[in-house]
Amino acid sequence: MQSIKVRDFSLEHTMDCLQFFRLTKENEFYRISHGENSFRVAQKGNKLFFEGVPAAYIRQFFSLDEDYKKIIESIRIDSHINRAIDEYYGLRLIKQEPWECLVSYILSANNSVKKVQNSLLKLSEYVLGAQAGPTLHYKFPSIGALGDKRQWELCSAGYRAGYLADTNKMVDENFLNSIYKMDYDAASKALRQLPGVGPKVCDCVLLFAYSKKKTFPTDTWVGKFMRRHYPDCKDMSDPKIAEFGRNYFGKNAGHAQQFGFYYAFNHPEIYNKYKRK
DNA sequence: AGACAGGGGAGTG
DNA sequence: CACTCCCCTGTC
Repeated sequence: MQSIKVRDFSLEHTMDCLQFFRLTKENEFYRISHGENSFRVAQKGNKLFFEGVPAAYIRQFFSLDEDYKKIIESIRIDSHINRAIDEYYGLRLIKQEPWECLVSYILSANNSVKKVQNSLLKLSEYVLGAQAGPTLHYKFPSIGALGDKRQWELCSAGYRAGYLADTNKMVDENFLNSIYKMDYDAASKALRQLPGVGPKVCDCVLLFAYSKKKTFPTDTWVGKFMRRHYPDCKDMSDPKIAEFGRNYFGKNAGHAQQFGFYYAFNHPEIYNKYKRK
């Protein structure tokens, strides 16, 4: 078992804040499946124990080499976001592979986290033909391998089955790689051509896969957080709040978004009053 | 611009 | 059993 030293990092918050779907708990370890890899990770104080992938992979996946203090400083701009940062300090944005991220978030539209995980799990049974067992751990199907609408229906994708099958046919590695080089507006425009990809799913992929950090994905919880604390947002639609968030929090708005999301999600009794009308 | 339908499972009572 | 909700998009 290898280990590395970490600081300004909370594995627990990073894993539990629902940015990433293919993980399970194994005692003190998190078992993570991502792309081709399956590995497990545990944190004890400032030590991160891991096995299944090299240290460089871990550093990249958890964004351990970015200047976290500086990023947090840039979004610590009011008492509301500060409260969320203080509660979940060490929450990092994971660097996901675009294809897996895109599929995961198309599935997430109007859906629950449990159901998304269940659909991703069933991929292994119906698409890969493997025995998935009780965990979520298998290689993610390659780009282009998920064009069968019927198989998506068997994976309980529901009405999203057609979107997923069609999106699969519309993308390839070149397309997905080309997004890295685009600025926010161009990248957003390109991704939203895909069926099942609206403003929110698009923003999630731009933030979680492409690290476009000014992105402020606004789902129901982020919407509630913003309507509760920011008077300007009170009557705004979710896409308007996304725009507000980008401007208000600036170049690292995506980090603020994840703190706000997790805070609201964990305090539903406070935030459920601030639903979108 | 704004309402609304759309798998189906989990949570609630 | 009935009902609501779900990190929402497409279509009217």
